[in-house]
Amino acid sequence: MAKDPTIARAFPARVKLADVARAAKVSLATASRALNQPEIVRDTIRKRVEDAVQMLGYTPDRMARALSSGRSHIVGAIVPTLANAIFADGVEALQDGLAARGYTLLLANSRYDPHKELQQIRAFLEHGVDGLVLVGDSFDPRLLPLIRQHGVPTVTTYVCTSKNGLPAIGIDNGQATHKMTRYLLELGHREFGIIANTALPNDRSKARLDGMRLALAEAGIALAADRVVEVAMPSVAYGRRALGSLLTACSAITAILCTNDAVAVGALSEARRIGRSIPRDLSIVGFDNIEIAAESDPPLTTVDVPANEIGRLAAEFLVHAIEGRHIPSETKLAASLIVRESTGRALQLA
Amino acid sequence: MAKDPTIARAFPARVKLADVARAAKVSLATASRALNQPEIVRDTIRKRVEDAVQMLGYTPDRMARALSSGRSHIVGAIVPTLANAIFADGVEALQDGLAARGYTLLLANSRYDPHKELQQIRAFLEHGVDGLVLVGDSFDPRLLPLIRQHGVPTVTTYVCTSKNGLPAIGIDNGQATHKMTRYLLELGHREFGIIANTALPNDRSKARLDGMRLALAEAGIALAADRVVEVAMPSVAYGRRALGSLLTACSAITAILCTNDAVAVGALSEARRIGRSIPRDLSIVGFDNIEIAAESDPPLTTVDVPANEIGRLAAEFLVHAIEGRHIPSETKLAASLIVRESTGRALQLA
DNA sequence: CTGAAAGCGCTTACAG
DNA sequence: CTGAAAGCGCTTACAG
Repeated sequence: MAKDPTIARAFPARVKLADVARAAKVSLATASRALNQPEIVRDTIRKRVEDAVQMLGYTPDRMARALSSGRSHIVGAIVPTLANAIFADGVEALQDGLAARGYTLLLANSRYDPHKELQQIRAFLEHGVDGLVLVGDSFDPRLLPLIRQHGVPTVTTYVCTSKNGLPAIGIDNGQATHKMTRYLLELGHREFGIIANTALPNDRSKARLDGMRLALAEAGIALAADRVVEVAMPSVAYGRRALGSLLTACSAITAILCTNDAVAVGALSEARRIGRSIPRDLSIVGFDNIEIAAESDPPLTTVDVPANEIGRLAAEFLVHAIEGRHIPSETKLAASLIVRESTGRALQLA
Repeated sequence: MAKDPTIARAFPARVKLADVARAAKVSLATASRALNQPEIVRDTIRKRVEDAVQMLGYTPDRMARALSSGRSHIVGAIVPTLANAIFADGVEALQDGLAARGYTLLLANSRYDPHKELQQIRAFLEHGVDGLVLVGDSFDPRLLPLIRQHGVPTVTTYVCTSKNGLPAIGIDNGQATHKMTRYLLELGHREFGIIANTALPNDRSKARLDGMRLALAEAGIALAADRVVEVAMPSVAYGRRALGSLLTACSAITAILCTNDAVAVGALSEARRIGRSIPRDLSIVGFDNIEIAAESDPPLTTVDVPANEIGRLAAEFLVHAIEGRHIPSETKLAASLIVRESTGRALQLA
């Protein structure tokens, strides 16, 4: 009964390439070629196939195509979290770039957990991704061997060099904070505090912290341990709390360096709450230049991370790599200092 | 020469289930069952297969599995944009929930373009997704027939009812703004302005706008056309600009209702710039309760959208639907009024 | 330029 | 509980 062809089925059998071939009166092989390499098929025949596709509403089964061709046209990306706008923006640009080139994006977030990252990469590989986009340059030790074993083209992002040999597209985090720190030194600051989200594995933040330390060391400033507060997540709440302990530890601090904007905005808000005037009593800087940075009170001095450009280039380069083209191994984008109103000259001890 | 087995190959042939079967001295069928339905395989044999898997480092080819089983274990989601934290958070929770259940996420953003959305859904369907997550309830007219034709379980989010018959998981947008508007009416406001990001197709914002209008109408307040500014994107910049035109059109306005937080924060910032004291001269409210809302100056009164919960439930329900279980057709989550300091009693004309 | 056939790596009735 | 075989929907040498 269920086989009675006069009864409409809930899910009509999906039309397949064989149906198209039959309707166009060509072989399966020719139908396939007409779709994938139209230039090698005679015009009249190609037309017939195209008409049949149209008429039957054929949509190719990419899993089958992938299985036989070895190309899935899927790219996998894994970011620490989408809650950080810097990654959300990058992913958005990445997806746009991939879609424009006929690729679809498999996305996962690791929540800064290398093991979770590894698991997700495994899943991606099982799904036969053609390429992979990572963030940063520190991974579970099993990650890179796994990727190499599968021979999947991979790029990493938000850093501009990779000790792991992956093509990198991003900024020089250490150099950027070095520049930022020098800027504060030039404003006369000598008493620094740092809020760094380095409690969780995060090589970008570590590099930023190193850049700050280097600039201070060059200026002859040694940083006591209690001047650096490590927080786990780049959240406003953590920044707020960190400012408290920093000022408790050392009330002489006149400048607070943060490894990202969310934390800096939290610090700003807490400083205001306890009656510190910014930038008169205290200068605070962030990193990332996410939208919130321009809207805080006062607007935050920070470093711009070109997330859209990173995502855009990651898509472009990765697809090139998949197609066997050569791509640059280190792509360093500008990370400009954005001076707003959260920084000023150091309060002079009269 | 290239075939000389003593020469290490760049990409050793991937180990397949047949290799595992051979190593475990069982048939391909048994190896498959030992992995997928371990309970129906004798213990000793299952152990042998597991050992072989371990030894050879076998990872299943999910594309092949999908092709023969009809199950890809991939879910596709499409959101308007990740630049809006409300969607970034929802996607993050969705991905976590899917990963916990063995599913991988295919993600795309539509940038509020129904045609782009349709294209992406087509791509997802070609990739053989097992399920689909949408946002809202207004689509390209070809979208739903396409999904039905493929018989793919689908849920929609950020709304709690769907005229299209899709199971919906979200909030009642109109009811929430109705409540918010009533709150402002109770504070004595009679002169309203609205900034609505309804210039692009966005049924959530339209419902929010409708809720505001309804509450005002019930209070006997008719809204002149120039009291409503439509903006295209939920961005701070648009909000800033909109406030200007609103106050130019009608300087008597004492309360500004916005359909989202980013726009409200922009309005707040512009109001401050032109010297309006908030909430003394002007009350401003947003919608979404994203992180930025708590950090603006003053902190924004808004409506909380439980994005994490939406994403979490979408994952749970969609997987249930894929597994053939029944799921609720309307899941309405609470959208609480969050009263902060951007709202106060209406300025009395003495 | 076109077609017949093998094969991609699995799963799953069908027998036993 | 296990195995031999067909089949999922394509692509791609191999012949012609």
